[in-house]
This record gives sequence, structure tokens and C-alpha cells, in this order.
Amino acid sequence: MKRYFLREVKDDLREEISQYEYIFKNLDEYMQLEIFSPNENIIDSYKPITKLYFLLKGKAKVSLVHEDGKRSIVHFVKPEEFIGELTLLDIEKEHKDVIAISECHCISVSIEDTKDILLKDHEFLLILSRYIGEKLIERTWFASKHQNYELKNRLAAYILMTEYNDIYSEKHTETAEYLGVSYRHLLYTFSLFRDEGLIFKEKKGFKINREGLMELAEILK
Amino acid sequence: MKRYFLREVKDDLREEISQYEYIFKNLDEYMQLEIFSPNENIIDSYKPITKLYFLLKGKAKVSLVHEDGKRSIVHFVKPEEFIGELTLLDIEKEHKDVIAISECHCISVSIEDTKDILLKDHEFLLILSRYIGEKLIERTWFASKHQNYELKNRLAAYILMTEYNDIYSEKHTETAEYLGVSYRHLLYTFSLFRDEGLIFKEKKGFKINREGLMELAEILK
DNA sequence: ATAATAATATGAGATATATCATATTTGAGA
DNA sequence: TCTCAAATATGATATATCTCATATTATTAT
Repeated sequence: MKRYFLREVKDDLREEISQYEYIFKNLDEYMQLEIFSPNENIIDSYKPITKLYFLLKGKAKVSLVHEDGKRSIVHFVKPEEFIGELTLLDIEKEHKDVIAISECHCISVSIEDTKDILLKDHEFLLILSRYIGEKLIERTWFASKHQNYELKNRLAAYILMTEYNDIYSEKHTETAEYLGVSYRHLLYTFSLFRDEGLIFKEKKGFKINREGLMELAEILK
Repeated sequence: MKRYFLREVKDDLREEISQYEYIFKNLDEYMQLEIFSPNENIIDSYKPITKLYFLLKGKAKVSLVHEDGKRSIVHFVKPEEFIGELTLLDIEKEHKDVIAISECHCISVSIEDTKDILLKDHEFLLILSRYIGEKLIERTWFASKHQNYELKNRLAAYILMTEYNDIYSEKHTETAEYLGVSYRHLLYTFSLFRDEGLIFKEKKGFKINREGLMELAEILK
């Protein structure tokens, strides 16, 4: 992980950051830019969280390990999302791992230094409430669909959600941990999709048949 | 549903309400007391939400109906919880049904009238963020356990969570919709629990064998 | 009190998903 | 380049959970 003070940051990047200054008003002196490499931990579940992060670029996964050793991915963090906000609010007893999937650029501020300011700032708190509320809505939706529909429907929706230019190229291991099914069963469903012409293997990922997948996914709404 | 202005409310009840005035500071003129009977809708998914509620007494269920007609209960609302807060924040496109299970006493304030005040009040927003954040943590935990453990473990944990004086007396229909399994399968698991001496049927509900259930539940942590 | 509706119960059979075993391929680090 | 761990892949078998059918018993509303 590389860390920079704002004044050390190159102009173009500083420009990018300045676009989010309305969130961390007057906290320039506390803001740093941190860059994480793929597979690097942004947050470690066994280390205390000391900073609030705001992701500018990249993708990270939030995951936990169950008592029986299996792992669940509970969220994929994307740009313009916070990391560590529940610790800022002092409501999380045990936190999760956050691991960079691709290179991640984050704004960071020390919780200790900025908590008193942020938690009295109604504009910040409104942004934060909305962010947490949207995550709650998204997770509630996801969990209720998980409870009610089988993998083929959820997988179709997930492929459509993550494809880019008609190519799906997520890792099967991560997909299984996110969708909460065994790797084996995920692969059965992939081979079913291939048999039915819903996906076509390419060197890099799978070409998708959008209409076919939408038909399977639409029951989730 | 019966609705009262604060001034109409009896002294002892007004006393009870005044304990929460730190939440709705200076909004006395907007506050009302609403009383819902069991099975009455506090929120209807097909009607717009116009009020923010704060539950004082009673229990309510938040549920949704899937495209295929099945119902999921996503949350049980208990005293000191909000209802309608995601609408206040303007982030919920489709909201859910909220139905009183027992008689529910709620403080209500009109969103239209109080939004401008509440969303600029950092003390209120901090309370709200924490409330939403705690729900997020709880729901994330619940969903990940659902993905990873089978019904017998989750049911044992749920029985321990809801029992009162060693008696479990939730409705099977609601439990099935909350735990996200078919009613049939829930009943199979109940009869398994009876065979194994984990619960004993009584006139009103089931007597529980706490140690036995804890053994099954402990893997969830 | 009566009818209608919801909740509780149980059986038979189907299937979505898990477990375990094992082999091949890919990618990252020394 | 080589090595080792991770990711991909496939088979065989077990089981957790679902669907549908059908009765009985409580509750609620008229």
C-alpha cells in the first residue's frame, strides 16, 4: 500500500479528489490518498479500524469467514462508496475483511482525528445515512431474492449486473461466495447455461445472450 | 387505527412519550400518537408513505411479496425502532408492507412537515444513521448465516432469540416466512426437534431445552 | 352462533444444492 | 524458468429443502 498526503498528489489526481471535497469539507489536512494493490487488505478483520475510506477507483470485496471455515462475500465495494463508516458510527463490534480486487484508490481520513467534526456535520451525516440506507435496501433485496429463488435466476441477474460489453468475466470462486452456493453447484449451473445457449465461452470470460438471461432474471425484478 | 394529538393523550402516556423527545426535538406540534390493532397495516406497499413512525410499544412485521406470489418477512419491528425512515431520506423506490402483530403504539410525524427540520439536525441524523447501520449489520449477519447454515441451526438460534420464560410461541407461518423456508420444511424440523427432546409442546407454545438448542445455534455465533 | 379464513399437521415424491474426490489449467512469486 | 497455490473442471453420491395434496383445529368477522 502506498500513501500520499494531498500536497504530494499529482495535479490531475488532485483534481479528481477535489470533486469529492463536499463530503470531507475542511478536512484537507487530514485527507490522504492511499493506493492498494490487487489482493491487498484494505481492512483486516483482526485489526482495529482507524480510518474512514472513500473509494475513488477500483473494486474491493467485503467478506467474512464463518465458524465452519467457509467464506461469504457480503458486498463488492465500488467507486464513491465508503469503507469503515460503521466503525466511525461506533456500532460495529466485529468487522469484516475488505480486500482489493483491482488496484484501489481511496481517500482516507483518520477516524480519531475527524470523528468529532464529521458526526456533528449534518450534511455529511445525510450523505452517510443515505449511503447506509441504500446498502440496506440493496442487501435486503438481495437476501430476500436469495431466500426465494434458485441459483439459475439469481445467477442470470448477477451476470447481467456484472457483464461489460456483453462479456462476463468474474471469477467463479468469488461468484460462488457472493451468491452463497457451493462452487460445484455454481459450475453445474454454468454448464447448464452453456447447454442452453445463454453463455458462450471465450478466451477471456463468457459472451452472454442477453435476452435469454433476462428471461431468467426477470422474475427477480 | 386511532390517532391522537399529544394534548389529547393521557398524562401517563404523555410521560412515556416525553422520554423520546430528544429524538424529535421541538416537533411537539407535529407529533401524534397512533394506535394500531393487530393485523392492521401501518404501512401499505401500494400507498405512498407520508409519515415517519417511531414504535413505542408492540411488534410489527415488515414483509414483501415476490413476483411468484410468495411472501418474505424481512424484519420484525420492535419498540424504539423507526418505520418509514428510508422514505424520509428519499432513497426508497418501492417500500414494503408493515403490519402490526400485536397492538402497536407509535409516535408519528408528517414527513412533509418535518423533513426540512430533521434532515438538517445532526443529532437526529446521527441517531438515524446508527439505527440504519445497526439494521444493516443485523441483516448482513442474518443473510450470511442463511446462506451458510441449514435450517436446524438457524431455527435453534431463532427460537432462543424469541423465547420468553422458556416458552417459544411464535407463529409457524411467520417463522417460515422470516427464515425463508417452506412451511412444510419448517414443520419437519420442528418434529425433528421434538424427537430429539429440544422442544416440548405445551398448550400455549413450546417449552424449550435451552442447552440443547444452544448447542445447535452456537455455530452461528 | 356460524361461516369463512388462517394456522397447524402430516404424507409422498421431486429436485436444488451440498459434500467429497480428483485432475487439469492458470497465474504469481522466487 | 520453475514452483506452488489458486482457479477451473467434472463425476458420484447424499441430503436439505420444495411442491403438492389433503385434514384438522383455531381465529376472526359477520
